[in-house]
This record gives sequence, structure tokens and C-alpha cells, in this order.
Amino acid sequence: MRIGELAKATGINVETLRYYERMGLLQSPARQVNGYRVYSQDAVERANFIRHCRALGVGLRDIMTLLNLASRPEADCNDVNHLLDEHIAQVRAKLESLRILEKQLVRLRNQCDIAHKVSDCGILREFVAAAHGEACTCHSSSDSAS
Amino acid sequence: MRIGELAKATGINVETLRYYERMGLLQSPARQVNGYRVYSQDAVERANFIRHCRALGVGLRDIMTLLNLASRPEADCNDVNHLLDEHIAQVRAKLESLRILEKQLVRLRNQCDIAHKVSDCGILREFVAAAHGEACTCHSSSDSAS
DNA sequence: GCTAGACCCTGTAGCTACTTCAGGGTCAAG
DNA sequence: CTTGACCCTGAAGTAGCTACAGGGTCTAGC
Repeated sequence: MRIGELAKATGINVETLRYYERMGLLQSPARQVNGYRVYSQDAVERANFIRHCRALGVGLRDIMTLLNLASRPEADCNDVNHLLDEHIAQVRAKLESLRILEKQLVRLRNQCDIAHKVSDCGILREFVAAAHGEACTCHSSSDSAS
Repeated sequence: MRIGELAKATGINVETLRYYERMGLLQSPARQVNGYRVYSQDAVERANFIRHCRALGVGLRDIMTLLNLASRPEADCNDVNHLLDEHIAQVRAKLESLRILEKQLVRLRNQCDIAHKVSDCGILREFVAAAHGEACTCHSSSDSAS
């Protein structure tokens, strides 16, 4: 199977597949005489594994770790647990900051419900006021989101 | 005020301030004879405005739009509303996918609560099974998060 | 006068996870 | 023999910074 077919079979972009190969996530496949990559069924599974992990927001480095662990059946499963726990913690932290962010944005949005001039816009006034406030107090307590 | 002082006053990194200048968010300030940047109080406010927006996850391009709008008091405030609405929608979409993600991760994590060998690890088995499943059905319904 | 250290400058590369582009080669069908 | 689909490599672009290299400037202390 060539790279285009692998792409179709896995739903992963051709370029992304080559990128994964460069990054060491996919082994360099055999080549035809013309230089085309030839993949086996193993590659499909490996690529799908990667895709599944990516859909869960797992980073490439961590996927690499998982792939290495998966290939050593005698390895200690604690590493997998640990990796997942960390990932869950990250996701929860992000969720929390996004929830706060949403509240702030909605509150901001409510400053200006009817269309009028920017000069009267509660939203921009809020922005500016917040900027002023920070400039005056000079010691912010909140941190950035994202 | 020099760039270091502006950095302290706003809590924005010196490098980031120069970056914002390169990106056109901050106007190129006056220079001393030795080439050092000199900032006015205006710059502090503008920089704080940017910082505030960034903390809300607003992208640099959108901040640019807001700054331009804010400088034209007669402009229509609807643009601000629209920008904010879009941003809120984005944040909500991200929240939703993160919530799903968290559930999936927690479910996955529960597959393997006691430390043992990778060969018996429910988590990795789940990953592999999911990859297999996707390979077989060949038409995924879920999309990626993040 | 001279040196250390803090600050400033520009320009460039690094980060993540890709995507896109330039500039080619290969192959099957018409 | 040409068209179009596919493949190749290597480099650059994306966002929003951060960090580094390799300098210049200024002030304080000896």
C-alpha cells in the first residue's frame, strides 16, 4: 500500500504521515524502486493508534512514549497511568481556565447589547478600564488562559 | 520610559513587547540618540489593553481590529460585538470538546488502576482496539479536539 | 582609566503540530 | 506523447511567543 492509500485508510493527511515519519513516530517504510513508500497493515494500525491519541490531545512526544511502552509487553504499566494522569490534570486545568474565560467574555459581551457607536461601547470601555486598572495597581493577580 | 520599565509596568516580557511592535500592535516608539526605545504613558495603556485581551485568549489579529476600532470613536460597535460573539463561540466549542475529552480520558484511566505489566494494560489495549476499530469501520464520526 | 554588570539593540532560530509550496520524478490512460 | 494523478525532497509558513548570538551603552566602583 502506498502513502495515499494509507492516508485514505487512516484519515491522516499524506503530508502529516511523512511528518510523523520524520518525527520518528512511524518507522521508515520500505521503498519501491521508484522511491515510493510501501506500507504494511502494521503501519495502518500504528497510524490509527497515533490518530486516536491525537484525537485525545496527546502530544507527539507522549505518543512516542506510549508506542515504545506498547512494544515492550513486560514493561511497567505505571508509566502509562502516570502519563494519562498528567494529561487528565492538564485537560482539567484547561477546562477550568476556559470556564472562567467564558464567564468573563459573556459578562463583557453583556456590556453592549444594542448596536451603537464605539465611543459608547461598554465592551471597549471595559477593556480600556481593565488596562488602566492594571496600570494603576501594578500588581496583577490573575494569569493568562490558554 | 525605556522598554525594561514598560515591561515591568505591564508585566509583558521585553522580547514580547518588541515582538508586538514588529507585529504592528504597538507603534514604533521614539528613540534616544543611542537607539533605545522611549515610551510614553499611552504605550503603557495600549500594552495593558493588549495584555488584557491576550489574557482573554483574543488573538493578535483580533486585538489589532479592536485597537483600530477603539481609535475610531465614530465606528460601529457591532464589529466589536461580532468579534466577541465569535470568540465566545470558539471558547464554548473548545469547552465542549474538552469536556468530552476529559470523560474519555477518565474512562480510559479507569481501565488500569493497579500497577502491572503493559501486556495486561487495559489502557493500551483500549488504544489499540480503538485504532483497530477505526481501521475496520473506516468511517469515523468523532473529530479531533484542541 | 577601566572593568563589571545591567540594560539595550538587531536578527535569527527554536518551540508544536502541522500545512503549503517549489520544483521536480513516475506512471497509467487516452 | 501528453495529460493528470500520484509520488518525492526540502524548505518555508502558521501563532505567539521565547531564547540565543553577537554586539553596543551606560553607570558604579576601584
